[in-house]
Amino acid sequence: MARAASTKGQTRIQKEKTEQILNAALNVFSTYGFRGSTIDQIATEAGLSKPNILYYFDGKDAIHAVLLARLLETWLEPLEHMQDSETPIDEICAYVTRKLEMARDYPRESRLFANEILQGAPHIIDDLSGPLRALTQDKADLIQSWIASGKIAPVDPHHLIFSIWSTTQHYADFDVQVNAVLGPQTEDHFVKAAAHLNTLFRKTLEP
Amino acid sequence: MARAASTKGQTRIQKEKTEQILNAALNVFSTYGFRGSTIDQIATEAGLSKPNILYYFDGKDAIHAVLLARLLETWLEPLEHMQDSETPIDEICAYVTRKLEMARDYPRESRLFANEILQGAPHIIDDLSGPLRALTQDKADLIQSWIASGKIAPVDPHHLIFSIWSTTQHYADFDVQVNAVLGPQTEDHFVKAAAHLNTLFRKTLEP
DNA sequence: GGTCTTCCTGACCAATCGGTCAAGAAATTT
DNA sequence: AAATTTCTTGACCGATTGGTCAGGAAGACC
Repeated sequence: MARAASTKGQTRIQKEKTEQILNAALNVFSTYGFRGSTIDQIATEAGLSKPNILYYFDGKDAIHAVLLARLLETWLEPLEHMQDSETPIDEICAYVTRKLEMARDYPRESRLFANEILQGAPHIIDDLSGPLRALTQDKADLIQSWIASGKIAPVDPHHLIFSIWSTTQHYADFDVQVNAVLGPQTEDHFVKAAAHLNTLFRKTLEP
Repeated sequence: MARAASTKGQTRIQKEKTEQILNAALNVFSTYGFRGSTIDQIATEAGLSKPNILYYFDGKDAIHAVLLARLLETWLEPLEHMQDSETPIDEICAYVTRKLEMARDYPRESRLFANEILQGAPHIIDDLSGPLRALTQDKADLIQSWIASGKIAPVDPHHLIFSIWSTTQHYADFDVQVNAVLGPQTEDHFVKAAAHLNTLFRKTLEP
């Protein structure tokens, strides 16, 4: 640990500065990836000096680790939330909508995750093979049970989940491309995206 | 230009070494992004000395620029290939299949592109707003005409294209996650993915 | 107001970064 | 085989990297 935060009690300044640094680091890491980011960049972005950053965190890796830990915590939550229902199509579409909202409201987190995966997920490979895999298998079983009872059309559950992840996160990760292709209109394309994805998965899942 | 390749004629060694360097650079850039990659890494990967790399290329940027130029050249081709047809659903599904094959056969190129976009597309933003946007608009119009004639179900053409891009490239860009979630089975998941995406888009497009 | 802890920074360090250059090694041409 | 061009590299350069440290500034507590 850094000199600060060695004890459990956090001072007012510690809480403030820590969040300030994490917020700046999220901006930098999500844009340039881990190796492409520098402590100086984070310091400038946070409006602090470099030694001050290192007063609150043990190093570049430590900051990155905290961000990834926070990310994983909130990232799995929407999928965990998907449960058995009498109207499974609505349940799945609700998950799609939720995922799209997260792409809209937390694009930096989405890009941080994308960067990590692109680079081979060196820091979170265990979380992927462990908790994420288990959770995904669990929900795939749930989807399979819906198929077995004829409530939704037969689909490969895992690949269905991949499709949901990719189509929704696309609007965060490839935001620049989306804007370039759709033009510099002020109109919020997330509205159209929501409608599109809703019909996409609804038609796919209708028995 | 670097000292070599100043004239148009390329010697045998120039051709060989240039390809050797570009291949190594593609490995490195596609994994770590532009800023996260170093010339030393590329040199080691290529089995050459750093000064030798700089004998053939003007610098890190020059290598990256060549890779991006090559990428864009081949990247738009499948979409350009989509044309009017009596069976538009087959036409679109053929495009999906083609795109998925590219994700399978050229994952490094896909990741190079993803990295560039994630970082804000600083080097290719003009290509996105120009050629890519024009081409996408053109194909969106084509899809719209299929809708107008009742050959396919009504969908937002642009967002349909986004869905095709994201679902297919997902298997290259998020390869690590896909493998972690599906488990270390040797089985080729691209086969199942192809079948899944085929039904996904076919059911979506059926009038 | 004094004491003690927390907070902050200028100066510094070794390692690495992108890139240069002179000079030798290897290929090619004559 | 000699001359000429092409190729290769060790040594080096200034800038930037992640990180340290001593000591001063600012809060917090009495």
